[in-house]
Amino acid sequence: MAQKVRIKDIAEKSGVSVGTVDRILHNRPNVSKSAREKVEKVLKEINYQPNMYASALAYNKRYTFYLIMPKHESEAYWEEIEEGAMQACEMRRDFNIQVKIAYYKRFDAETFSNTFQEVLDASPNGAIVVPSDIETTQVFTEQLHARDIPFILLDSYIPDLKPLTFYGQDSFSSGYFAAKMLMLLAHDEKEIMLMKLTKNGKVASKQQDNREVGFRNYMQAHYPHVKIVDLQLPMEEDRSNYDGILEQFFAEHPQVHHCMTMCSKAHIVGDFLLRTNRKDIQIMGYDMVGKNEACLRQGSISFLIAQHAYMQGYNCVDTLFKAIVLKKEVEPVNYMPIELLTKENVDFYRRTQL
Amino acid sequence: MAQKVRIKDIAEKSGVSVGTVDRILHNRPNVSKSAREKVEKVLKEINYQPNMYASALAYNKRYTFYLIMPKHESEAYWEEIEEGAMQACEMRRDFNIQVKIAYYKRFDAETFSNTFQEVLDASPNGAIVVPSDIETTQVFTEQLHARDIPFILLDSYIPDLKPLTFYGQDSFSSGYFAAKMLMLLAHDEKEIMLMKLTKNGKVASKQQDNREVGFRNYMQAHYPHVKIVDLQLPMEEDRSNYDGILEQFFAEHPQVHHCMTMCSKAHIVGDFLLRTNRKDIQIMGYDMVGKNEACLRQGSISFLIAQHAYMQGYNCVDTLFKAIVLKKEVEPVNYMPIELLTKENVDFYRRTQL
DNA sequence: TTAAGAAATGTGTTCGCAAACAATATAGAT
DNA sequence: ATCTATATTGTTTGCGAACACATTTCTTAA
Repeated sequence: MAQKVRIKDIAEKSGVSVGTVDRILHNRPNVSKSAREKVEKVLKEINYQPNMYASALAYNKRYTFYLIMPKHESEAYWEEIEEGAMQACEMRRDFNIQVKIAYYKRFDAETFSNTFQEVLDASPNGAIVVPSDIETTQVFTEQLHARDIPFILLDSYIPDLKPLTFYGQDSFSSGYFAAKMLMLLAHDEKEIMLMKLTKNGKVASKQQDNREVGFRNYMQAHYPHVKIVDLQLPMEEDRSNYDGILEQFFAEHPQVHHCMTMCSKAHIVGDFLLRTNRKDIQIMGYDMVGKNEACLRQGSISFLIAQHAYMQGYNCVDTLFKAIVLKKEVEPVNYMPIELLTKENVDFYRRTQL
Repeated sequence: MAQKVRIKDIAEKSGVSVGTVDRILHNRPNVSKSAREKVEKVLKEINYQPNMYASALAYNKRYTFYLIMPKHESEAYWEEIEEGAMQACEMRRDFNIQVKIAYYKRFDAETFSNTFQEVLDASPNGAIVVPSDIETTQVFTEQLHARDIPFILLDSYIPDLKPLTFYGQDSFSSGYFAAKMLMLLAHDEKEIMLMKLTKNGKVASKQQDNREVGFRNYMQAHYPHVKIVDLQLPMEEDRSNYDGILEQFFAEHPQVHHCMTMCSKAHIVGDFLLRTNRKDIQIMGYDMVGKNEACLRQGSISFLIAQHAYMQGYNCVDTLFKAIVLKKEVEPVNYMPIELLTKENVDFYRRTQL
């Protein structure tokens, strides 16, 4: 395609040396008006695109990015993000990219602050932040701004923090979409179950809350007469305990044949149905994690929505790379696709698109 | 992460010169057994990963890939593939990658042969081939094999040709999946319509035939009693003509409320419904092209299946690049995801995943 | 008019790798 | 033992860009 143009070519064409061209390209001082005009004229004619690999080689600089995220409590979502981030790092290895991960304890402002302070002390070239609550997070993102360290928000979007960009799923829309799809299965049912894993009566993430809002929003708008029955499973129980709760629920609600959950644990219900040989219940949930995938293939889960966590991690690192190393413009917001998985298309799901 | 290791480091560690290390790394001749042993010992200890950018810079070689595809008759699918391929080329510009496109006339063995001959004469470094019929195609792919030119099959998979890899959608499975989803909309209907655009009674591609096979397969297995009524629209008619045919069809089949099509022209029906103000018909079709997307958003099309044509084009070029330039192993078959798009999730669809 | 200082411009080295080139060591033939 | 021919090794150059350094040109004041 485009013929290769080097700095040397520009220099020859405009009758100056490569040094001068270099100074102009990088806005360095000590360039005469006449030289600048000559070079800029040539630059306008030809489409110079620097060879970024030669550039990276000559820079010979190391870049360190920090990923600040909750310590995952067996949640596959965070692991996937981590894997994606490390993979992106590996892909850009020859640019001297380094990704370090700094964990904090979920919902614990103190560990968040400590972790973030460590990151600041390391003065990285860029950061990826899974936010804690707004106030706690803002204290630190403002310091990042003060030090001119670009950062990406991951998972939850807080525009006020003025991040370089955001990666994550639109939780509201995904819940809204989920309701639409679930109601295709449950078209004339009068009651559906909404299962959630709770700890002290609260679900594990803001995302899940937002999905529920979207879900209920759709239901209210399109199926206001359908009753949504909540079922709470306490987090960190063992399976036998869940069995009892589920057993009781289905005994008490014989008219419920559909179960929705906003978390990644649909397989708890799926497994229960399989073991108790119930065939008249359909489940929809989130996340293509191993256990859910197995249930989907067996048929004990009908629908899953993929979060593309791996791609989120990958894209965050790659976007930092593009913005900081290649100095390219990036999209200010990046919502991940909301993808429906069923037994029939799950074989073609790809955690990574490349 | 991994500490940077250069050829020079290996040379120093093993007490030989960089020339010798280079010879061993590239399996060049003239290396003594003792030198080989010393270097291989060091290689085993450290994990040497060549800097591919420095390598590409030093190679200073141009690579030309040919994309052999049908001349698109206003089919957005082929345009998307082309755009994706050019984008991949652009992304790898600094590796001196060049992608040229050679068109042939669809279903015309002669233009295929002529085009292919031109490509052979240009002796490219790699090729992407959208196959014509097996026999015609094989004549040429065998010549590619004879000349050690790797090639990728795009769109239809013919394992016998022994391509480097394949990119495309599993048409059967996508039709199968489509049937499942359509029947969620049409759950207790007794009759559905299958619309196809035909030319001399034949549809435009093998893909569409295969989708139909998958579709009918699902219907036979799960809804054997549902009647599938064919409606053929002759290709290259003007809109008013289609209107007449559709008008007549719906008049004659008042009990049909669902329309499936395997081609990318669902919007023909969608627009008709909109103009004639029919609200009791639901349509499902293929391809996220502009007109379909508009209908989807308006609600005149209920479901679309995305083909990810852009990604197919992109991935083909990028895979050739990885295989030929970086000499990496590649997956032998690559099916694209089968993704359901609705009004509720279409905002989050991305033609490109990066 | 000229010297000093600043501004402008040009040159050379470096990054890691590939490959041409130069130099040395070894084997075989006489 | 000597001379090739060949196998083996080491050194140098170039890829394109960045930047330190060297050189030239231009100002300005004495």
